[in-house]
Amino acid sequence: MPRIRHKSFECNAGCPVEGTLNLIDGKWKGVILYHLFEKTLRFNELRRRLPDITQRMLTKQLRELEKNNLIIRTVYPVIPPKVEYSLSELGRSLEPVIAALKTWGDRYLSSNEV
Amino acid sequence: MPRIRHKSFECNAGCPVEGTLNLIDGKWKGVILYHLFEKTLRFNELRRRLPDITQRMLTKQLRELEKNNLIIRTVYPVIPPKVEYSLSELGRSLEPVIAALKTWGDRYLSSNEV
DNA sequence: GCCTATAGTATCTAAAAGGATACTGTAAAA
DNA sequence: TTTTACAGTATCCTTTTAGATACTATAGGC
Repeated sequence: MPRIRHKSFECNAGCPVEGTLNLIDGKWKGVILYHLFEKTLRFNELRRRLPDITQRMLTKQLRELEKNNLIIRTVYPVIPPKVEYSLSELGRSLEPVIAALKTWGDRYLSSNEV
Repeated sequence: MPRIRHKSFECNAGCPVEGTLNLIDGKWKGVILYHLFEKTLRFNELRRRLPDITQRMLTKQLRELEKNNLIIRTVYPVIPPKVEYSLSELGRSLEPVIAALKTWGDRYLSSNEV
């Protein structure tokens, strides 16, 4: 979504919900985080785990996650290039949130309900 | 986001996360749910609680939530019209998820972190 | 007879998000 | 010498999402 952007999040009721959603929404961010919770991964390792994402989108989503301080990008100055993506402390703090989303999804999405 | 749409959600790792996000993402859905958790509300009551939403967007978001069985729309055949929106059982089951999002947002979004 | 409240539609436009495709540079392996 | 792996960019295009604005129907109150 074109999201609500605030300089600070002193906003109306329900807004921290939106704020958090803004960070993890993005077609691939949830899955990317999901894989990074398991372990640090290189760019192409992520690509192989997400066969349908384009390089452009993977880069975009990673850059956004990085800008929001959820992940850390580490560049090794070697050739061929080596770039590792890992979770930051802040990113790791999202684990219970992602877990809550996953639990709910596992429980309710597979059935006829939605 | 233009979301992943599946007939059934038998999909890859991390996908229930996306699936759940698909339901509550939408610029206003989080806030709408937030208010409906408190009590059943009429269309214009919601409008007054969300002064910045347009009528069109409120209708759209409510219709999507209804289609996903998260809320129930009750029309009273009176004039002027009276339409009430309330949470379904499924919608209410989202409460811990929304709470997790809110808790995280309250804790981390206000600071400099993001 | 006009105004108000309610719960919407209908149209049009702008912005954001996502996707397809082609291209880059370097070193080591074949 | 050509090919391969890596980690990206650059362009262009389509789809989705959101917003602005104007319009609708009806009963009751004034």
